Amino acid sequence: MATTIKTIAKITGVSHSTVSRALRGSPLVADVTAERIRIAAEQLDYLPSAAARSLKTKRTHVLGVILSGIADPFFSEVLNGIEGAAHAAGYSLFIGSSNHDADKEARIVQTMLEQRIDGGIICSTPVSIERWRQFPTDRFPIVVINNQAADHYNFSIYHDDIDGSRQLARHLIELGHRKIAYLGNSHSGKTTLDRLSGLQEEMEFQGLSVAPDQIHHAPGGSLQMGAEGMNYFLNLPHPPTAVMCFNDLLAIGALKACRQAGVRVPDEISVTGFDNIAFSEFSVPPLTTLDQPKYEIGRQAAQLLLSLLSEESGLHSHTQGVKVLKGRLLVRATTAKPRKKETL
Amino acid sequence: MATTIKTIAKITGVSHSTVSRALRGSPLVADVTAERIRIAAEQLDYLPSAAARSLKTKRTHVLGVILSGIADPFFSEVLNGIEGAAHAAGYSLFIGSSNHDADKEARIVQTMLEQRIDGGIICSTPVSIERWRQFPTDRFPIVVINNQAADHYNFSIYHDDIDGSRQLARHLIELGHRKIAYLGNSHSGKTTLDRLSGLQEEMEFQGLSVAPDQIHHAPGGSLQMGAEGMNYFLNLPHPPTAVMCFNDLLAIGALKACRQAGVRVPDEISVTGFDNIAFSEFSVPPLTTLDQPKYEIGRQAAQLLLSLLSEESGLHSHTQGVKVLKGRLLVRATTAKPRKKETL
DNA sequence: ATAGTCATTGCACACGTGTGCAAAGGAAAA
DNA sequence: TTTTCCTTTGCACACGTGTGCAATGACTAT
Repeated sequence: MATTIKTIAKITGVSHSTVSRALRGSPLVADVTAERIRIAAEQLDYLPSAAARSLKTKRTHVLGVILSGIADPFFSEVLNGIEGAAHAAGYSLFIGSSNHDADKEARIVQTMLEQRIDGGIICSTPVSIERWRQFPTDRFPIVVINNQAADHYNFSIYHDDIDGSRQLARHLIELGHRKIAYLGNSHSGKTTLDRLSGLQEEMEFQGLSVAPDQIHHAPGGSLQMGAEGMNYFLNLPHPPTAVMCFNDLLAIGALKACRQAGVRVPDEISVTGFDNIAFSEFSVPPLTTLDQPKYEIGRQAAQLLLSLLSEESGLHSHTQGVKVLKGRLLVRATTAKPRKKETL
Repeated sequence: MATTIKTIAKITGVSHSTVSRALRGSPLVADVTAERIRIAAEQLDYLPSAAARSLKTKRTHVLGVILSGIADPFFSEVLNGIEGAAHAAGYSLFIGSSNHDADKEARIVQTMLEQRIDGGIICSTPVSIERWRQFPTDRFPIVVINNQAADHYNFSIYHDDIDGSRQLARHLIELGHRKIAYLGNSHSGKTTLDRLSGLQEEMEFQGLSVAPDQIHHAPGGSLQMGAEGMNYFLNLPHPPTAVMCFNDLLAIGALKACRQAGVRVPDEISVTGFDNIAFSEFSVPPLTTLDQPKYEIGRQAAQLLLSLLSEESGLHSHTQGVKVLKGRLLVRATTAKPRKKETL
């Protein structure tokens, strides 16, 4: 049995109320008494019970984070950003990986609500707002990173995927590419569509277009999927001269497929990624990609949530609801001018 | 304010005790009453308060997991294994990344103890047993994965690193290598020493040895460190013909350093990794490594902990304390016979 | 009809912490 | 000396859930 304030009370010869106040730093306790209590607490290795405290204060100082999984380095970086901001403010994280499984997601949300988390961050996974119905959303702040659900959430952090995708497309077009394909990830709702839109917008802006057979959606965003997806393009009667991939993992997988097929990158085909994960600098050739401010995205999401929490118990100085961050093009070595005969 | 059992009690016209019993499935409630209560609970979106429940039952159904970070895919796989087993048994995880920071680690442990986690898993990071002194260890089960601390913990899951390392060394020796170097990770206490020992044991077993200047410890286990570490070996007056790396990340980083230095792998130098992370199949060339049963390690650690928990509140059928798992050699394309002139 | 058995329910307390309120005591002011 | 004020402390209740025990009522056995 752990030591409680009652134990300390008995030993120091005061009431448990006084102990509680002393340890919380209340001014309603004589200095000498407080010091005596603190010493006793230290000596007894006292640690307050979070359960009892939150039961009384209605605050758990825990934030829930839902994401599809941590296998993708992109998410672990975002998570780092969230963790950094939360930790600095004295909050802990309760993390749930849904793995694209609706049942599991439901259980995660339920557990989080039972734990009475102070707020939630939904990271790039489509969680229906209906799941949170147990608690009125205005009393239970939720911040969404790259909202994938159809529902509208009041507070969110977006990465400007359309802009990022246009930067990549512009780079390819400037190199002389005219036949640019897109390898998407069907597991990722809105994000993959935005990135496709960015390509299409930039193409149309330059008077070009993306042929329907140059769009392929892989059933996931992993290395393996990237290899398989690239093979689809390579086997086309008229393969593209460049392939824009949904993310770096797909792109690195695609590079392997090219190598196995004997297609040289970037001489015969250009490939781009998205995210700029640590590995992309170490691929062969090093990957041209869009550097997303991953840590910053996570950090800002957490800070937005934290400011909502401090508002909640005070003035309602309406916080900015939606924040959009932009990434920047990072040209490495998987993009080059298309071979002459392929140039339109 | 969320609905509580008292709300339900008022509405259904019974006492809160009856509601509590009905929802917990106690046989002490008439079927009709129980059904009526269940319906009301459903309708009111009732979710029990984990804080109140655990305050009374002394069980939180939460397991703490401490690891150095989730950036390394090895850990995210182990974490998956832990999560799988815990989730199946109705337990949630409270995850803390220490990032090799002692202060942060202290805060993590403190928070976990305040949360009154039912048990803990320490994953490949040196956490002193002293940190848990607040609770007698026999009442507070802890399982350690690849113990890095000097302290002895009663329950642990080990990967047989010495065996794995010997497998890799044997493979290289059989190929004809005599001058094999080791690139370690000084942030990882016991593990890196074990892997070095494995190499040394196998070398001595074959009547060979590892020269002191052929041992280098990188200050971390990242891609970047791998590249820097490999440069050390390449700049040696007499470079090794093969380098065994602490893990796959270092190895992949090393591959890049070789490429930049114009040293061909595996023709001029062989490189091996450790772990078999997803990326290692996609490196250039694909990495020869030791396939560690990552998911299984995590799963078994969680199961060991869970069995300790069920013991705790019942019979003491002493559970097996230490479990050792072995990995298997995975030969890909970064290892080959040394060049003739280099052969001793 | 009476006693005994059993199913069902409510009362009351406990878990560990926080806090409004009153009480006690001492010091300062009148 | 009496009054007032302030400091310090304890009492008692609350948070939401679980459970031992007693009370109630119905049914069965004698």
